[in-house]
Amino acid sequence: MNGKNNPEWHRNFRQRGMRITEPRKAILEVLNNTTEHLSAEEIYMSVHRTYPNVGLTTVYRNLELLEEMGIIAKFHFGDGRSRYELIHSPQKPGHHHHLICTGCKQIIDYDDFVEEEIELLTKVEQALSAAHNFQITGHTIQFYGICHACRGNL
Amino acid sequence: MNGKNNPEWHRNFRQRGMRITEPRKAILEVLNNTTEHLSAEEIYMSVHRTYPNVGLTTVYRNLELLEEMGIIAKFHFGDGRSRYELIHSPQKPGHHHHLICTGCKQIIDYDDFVEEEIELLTKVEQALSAAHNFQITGHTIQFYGICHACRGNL
DNA sequence: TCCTTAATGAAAATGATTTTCATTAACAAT
DNA sequence: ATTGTTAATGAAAATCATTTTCATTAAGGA
Ligand SMILES: [Mn+2]
Ligand SMILES: [Mn+2]
Ligand SMILES: [Zn+2]
Ligand SMILES: [Zn+2]
Repeated sequence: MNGKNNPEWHRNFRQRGMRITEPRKAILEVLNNTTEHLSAEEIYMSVHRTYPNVGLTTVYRNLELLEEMGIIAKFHFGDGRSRYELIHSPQKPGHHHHLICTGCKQIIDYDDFVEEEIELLTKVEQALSAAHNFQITGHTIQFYGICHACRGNL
Repeated sequence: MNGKNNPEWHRNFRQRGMRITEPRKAILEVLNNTTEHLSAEEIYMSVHRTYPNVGLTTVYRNLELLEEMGIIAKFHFGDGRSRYELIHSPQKPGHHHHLICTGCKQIIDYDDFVEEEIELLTKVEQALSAAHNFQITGHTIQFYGICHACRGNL
């Protein structure tokens, strides 16, 4: 729960001429303390408990900003809303990918084989950069399937 | 341009008790003749030229259906609308992945290293299935970056 | 040709995200 | 500590993709 006072964020913010506000600290705090992949509205509701006067609009605005700054990642898991995750968080494995249950929509972080995946990705990235004259900045890997519980309910 | 009369689709449709209609043939025809990843509205506009009385709602409904049938794939590339692609098309490489320019939003199909990617994915899928008791049915791999043209405009 | 009902199209509804605009508050300068 | 500048905010309205509703049409088996 020291997330909101992380000096690196402060530095990052101030460098850009951005101010450190209550809503911003609150949003980072929420993301810092969850293992989930929250939507804007979920983050809003969570922030709202402690700061009832923070608006949903502000949450959206700051999520966009934090993504641009490379502090959070935005995902589309196919349920029609964007979901966000702190890139460096005590609650998460390091670099990981996602397993999505198309039944119950749960999202599982995994890092099995991530080293090997990264190794191949690095190779592919180099090849693609050369072949398509394209500078790669990131990737998304997601597996879709049915979790154990959902398989039971068929 | 024989897409719309593909006997396999016909069989597929009839098996499900589904009727073969003009809008359906038109949508498949459009997807069969493009190398792009069209949105529902883009497909609608294209269909509209030949069949001005086909509505956008019908396009949405049939895209959903075709996806369930495994005939087309639906993607989220981050521009706020879903995009669709025929899974087997004369206009496309076989199994491929995507390279997305965050500048101009263009999408490049690639199949360099796809065999190796698939090989690793298969391995990862098996491990994940076992470790998380999860039955994997599909995956998404996307690379994000900046294309040559967009790099020039910085 | 007739009948059943799957499929359609127009319009309205929904739901996530963005825009507008008047007000507030962060923080650098005093 | 006080003040001034302007980045940031919140409420409400607007936007935009997608879905729902419902009356009408037409595929295709009988
Ligand atoms: Mn995650
Ligand atoms: Mn493609
Ligand atoms: Zn599940
Ligand atoms: Zn580009």
